[in-house]
Amino acid sequence: MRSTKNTTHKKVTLVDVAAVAGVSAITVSRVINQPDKVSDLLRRQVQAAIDSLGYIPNQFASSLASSKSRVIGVAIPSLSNIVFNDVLRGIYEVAGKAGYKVLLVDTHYSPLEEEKMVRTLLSQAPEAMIITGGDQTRACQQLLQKANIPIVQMMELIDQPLDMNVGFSHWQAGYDVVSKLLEAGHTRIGFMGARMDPRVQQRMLGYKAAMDAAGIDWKNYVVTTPEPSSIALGCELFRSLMASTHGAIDSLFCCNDDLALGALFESQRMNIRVPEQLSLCGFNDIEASQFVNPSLTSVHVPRYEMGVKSTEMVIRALTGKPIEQKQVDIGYEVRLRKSTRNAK
Amino acid sequence: MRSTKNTTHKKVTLVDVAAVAGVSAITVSRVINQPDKVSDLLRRQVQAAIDSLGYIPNQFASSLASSKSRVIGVAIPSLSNIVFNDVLRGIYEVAGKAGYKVLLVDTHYSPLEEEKMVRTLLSQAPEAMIITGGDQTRACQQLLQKANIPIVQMMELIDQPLDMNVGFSHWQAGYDVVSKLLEAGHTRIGFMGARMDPRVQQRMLGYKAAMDAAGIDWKNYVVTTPEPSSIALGCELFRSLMASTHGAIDSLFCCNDDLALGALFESQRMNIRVPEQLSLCGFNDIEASQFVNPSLTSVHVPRYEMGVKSTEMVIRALTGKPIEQKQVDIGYEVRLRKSTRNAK
DNA sequence: GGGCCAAATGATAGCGCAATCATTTACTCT
DNA sequence: AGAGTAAATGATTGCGCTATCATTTGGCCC
Repeated sequence: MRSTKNTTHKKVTLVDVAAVAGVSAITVSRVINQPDKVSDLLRRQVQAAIDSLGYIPNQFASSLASSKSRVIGVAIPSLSNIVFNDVLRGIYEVAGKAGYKVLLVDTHYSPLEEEKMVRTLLSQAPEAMIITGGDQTRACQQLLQKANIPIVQMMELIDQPLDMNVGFSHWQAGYDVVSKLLEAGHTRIGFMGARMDPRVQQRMLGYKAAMDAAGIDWKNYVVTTPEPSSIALGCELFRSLMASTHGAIDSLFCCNDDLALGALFESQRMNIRVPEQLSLCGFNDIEASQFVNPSLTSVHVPRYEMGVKSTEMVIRALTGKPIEQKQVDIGYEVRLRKSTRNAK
Repeated sequence: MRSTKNTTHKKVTLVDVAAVAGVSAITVSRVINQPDKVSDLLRRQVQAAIDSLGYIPNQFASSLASSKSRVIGVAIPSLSNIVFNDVLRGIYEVAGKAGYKVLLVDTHYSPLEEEKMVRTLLSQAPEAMIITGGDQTRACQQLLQKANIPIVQMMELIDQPLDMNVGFSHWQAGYDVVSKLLEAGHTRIGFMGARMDPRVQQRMLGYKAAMDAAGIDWKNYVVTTPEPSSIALGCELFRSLMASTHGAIDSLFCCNDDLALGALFESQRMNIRVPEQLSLCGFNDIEASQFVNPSLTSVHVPRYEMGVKSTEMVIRALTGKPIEQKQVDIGYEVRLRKSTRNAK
């Protein structure tokens, strides 16, 4: 009804284009992949043929012949966790500009699922991989090593990276938060954790280490759950923590901002004043945190930059450019806001 | 250092596996793709060879030979907008279970970029496509039609869908919100819009239609910007709206919850009481909305379900199952909360 | 003007797999 | 027991492209 020619539903191939343009197939291939190797005249001629036929190259044939997939495989533990939005934005941004496609999988925070997903990814022959954290199964790590491609493990600092590593120390961040609270005169510092993935564990270990260093017994101040984090869960956990501690805590460190916001909103309902009666600190510094009342103290993490850096590193590796350092500490920053007071 | 055999970095192919297993290549292929067509004995034998060699099939060769990519192309306008998290979760969930990979692109709310991205996607020979909305360029629509694969346009109801369509009427939702506010006795109803993508436009048109129907002049009550939405922007827009209207509005409909939360937080800072002095309504019903104080009236949208339904539909089409209806209205629900009062 | 080099273009082969059809084997039924 | 059938396995071929090498063309120099 619309286009005049090839309403026949046969796929248009390189050869068809070549025939129309009156050149050989390889010349068409060059027009697409290395345009400057073809004379202006032919290039225009071929381009016209491509346009008129609506030719779209078959990437499978191309990849099979060249063993270049132009794909970067990315594995993240959760699509719902907003934290990964920014990371992904950075990854897509850099990858797109450099002409790479991104194949994304969600591992649901499960190393076993991750292994399965990595298999899937590898069968797409990605030229590089960006994965989250360091808790892959042994088999998964072997698969990755054997793939012999640039790999970045991101989000946290790993002891023995498979290849490259971009992140920051969640342990240190947890330790720092507690140190600030201690400095501000708090002693009965609570901890709320959900999901308890390796990074949350590290934050908690940092909390515990700082408490231990200050000689404070944290045993009754900690509440955790393997459930996925949410504001609703923050409300719940806050209630149960207040019940179990009989309101004895003077401050609370939440493993992320969702929980902290939940705690904040619930404290308002419970008529517990923040920060007068309770200092509150989150983690990740999502946008809402600086706008709620009182604004929420949180640990700011350069997530977008982490995505950008990770992708830049694999692309540098792919293009043979030198990598300054295989492990990059992207840092973080504790942002003190109105939800924490100085208790001294 | 690790694995014993094939430390040589040659790729392991079907033929290698076949040789080790003592069968023909095609049998190995069958073990992978149609296991029940192979006897138990051989299947185990071949599986052992696969495992010992760490064989991973080359999807390019497979796709080229079978012209099946097992890929679903997905185009969304933004990776940062949380709204798409839930949609994507639904898509990945269903696609993954059915053995499809998802190739995701971000069109940055630009039809031109979308066209470019669709070209990229199509060169991956996706078996189906899920795209956002109906404002593709003419060229893009032609490309899609020519691809001759199942397509779902999601997020909104389209007049002339390219193929299938899953969404709801943003116009009607905007109209409904305003109707509820009118019913509650409000008359000076403001509107705040950001980004102004087609769906936001529809919500605004719904707002205007309802105002017109009530005989209320909305000209001075509307503030919009093409900037991307955020809580911070909500604060800003709210300030400028209050300045330009001299606080004359008695209620405010925001095109999404980010803006509404910004307005809410800013109103607290400006000592404007919500809902006593101003009723507030958002859109999308993100998690924070039901937990802020006062809780935020919003339009709840089944985003996850939209992703699920869209993916189910393309998969049904791919597997030749009947499609009940090509256009599915997934609905929405105005959830009245404490940020809106009854003013009668 | 012959020889030489670089740029432009082409011919051929093969990437790794699955579709197709052919062959073998095992088993049932009369 | 022989014919017939289904299940299991194999040989061949080609998917559409690019790597590789070969060939042609057009200058440029001495």
